[in-house]
Amino acid sequence: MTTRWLTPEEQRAWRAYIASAALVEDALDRQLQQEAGMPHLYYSILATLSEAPERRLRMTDLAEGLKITRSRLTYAVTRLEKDGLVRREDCRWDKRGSIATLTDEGMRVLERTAPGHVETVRALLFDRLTPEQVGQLEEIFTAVAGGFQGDDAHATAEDVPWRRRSGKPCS
Amino acid sequence: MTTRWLTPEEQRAWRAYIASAALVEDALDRQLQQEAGMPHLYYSILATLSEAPERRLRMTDLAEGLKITRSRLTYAVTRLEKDGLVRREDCRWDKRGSIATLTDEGMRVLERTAPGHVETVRALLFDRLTPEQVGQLEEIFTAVAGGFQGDDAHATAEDVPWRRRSGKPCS
DNA sequence: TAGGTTTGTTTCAAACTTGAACCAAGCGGA
DNA sequence: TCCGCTTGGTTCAAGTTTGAAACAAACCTA
Repeated sequence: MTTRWLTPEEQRAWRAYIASAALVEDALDRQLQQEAGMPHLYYSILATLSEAPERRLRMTDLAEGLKITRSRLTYAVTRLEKDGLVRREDCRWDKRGSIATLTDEGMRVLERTAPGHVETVRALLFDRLTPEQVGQLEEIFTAVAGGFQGDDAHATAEDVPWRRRSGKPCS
Repeated sequence: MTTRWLTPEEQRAWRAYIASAALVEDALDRQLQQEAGMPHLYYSILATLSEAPERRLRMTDLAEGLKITRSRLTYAVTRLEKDGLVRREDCRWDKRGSIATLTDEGMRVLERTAPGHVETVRALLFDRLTPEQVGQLEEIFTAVAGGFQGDDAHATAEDVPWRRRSGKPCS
């Protein structure tokens, strides 16, 4: 079957999106590197942990919630652990398991840097959009995220990133 | 001034966006790594060159068009040059300058892999959106990109990535 | 309950990115 | 013309990401 190239409109949308997505991520990385001494992903790890019950999560759940590979997470957590922001504990119910816990220090860093992060997100994105566009943005990317469901049978998107592996308790 | 946290709606939009953006980039990288043996950025370099007059661009123009650092580009072009897809030439008018040119081989790789890339873009994004949403997507990210104008006074987004540095000819 | 498969996590080397430092070559004015 | 400032590019070390092993524990199933 012959290629269905992008229409001019799709072309424009795609280029605007790709360029902006990269710019936003870069800006976020730089801002957080400045204020928190870590890239965006690492901040997200702390943030995700902070919302989890008891501020702890199994590595695999954390990786799935953040949609990153386990090996990437291993590296990141090792660094955060060195910095004292996260602690690794063994899972008592599953001896293979490893649990990442946000330390008090980690919580403090998060609380200290969150306002600046939110400001940046506003400056980069929401301040530039109308309220309708915010709604559209959500719908568009909820639809896009839907395309990845099959990949590894997750819960939808970010709603319950701390969902447990099986029904098994864990800590 | 006290932090303006994200509203629940903004929160949802932000999370859907962040997660999807990462997923899309990853999927793109994987697809292109498979089919073309290079990550998305490297493919974009070839694509940008292919649209430039004479398929050549000064390093800095290329970096600005792609919105990446010069050093990142240097590394990437070095690799692409090793693979024979791009060639470096000296700029005759400005002895500091270096010009990246797409080779015939590079053009062939691009032509061979473009259809698959477009398919992927459709599968990841456009197939999941209504025509109205495509328009909304463009408007949203054109607005977002607008926020970066001051950073280095570019032409808007991707429209003229091959624009010349000064008025000076170059090759 | 032994043996094979799956699951959770880490390890390792190779590739890539970052930011600061560096080196030329242009440029502008005293 | 000489000098200091800017611009175009590369280099280098440190940090990060990738994907393919490697491992170990848990889970079948015959």
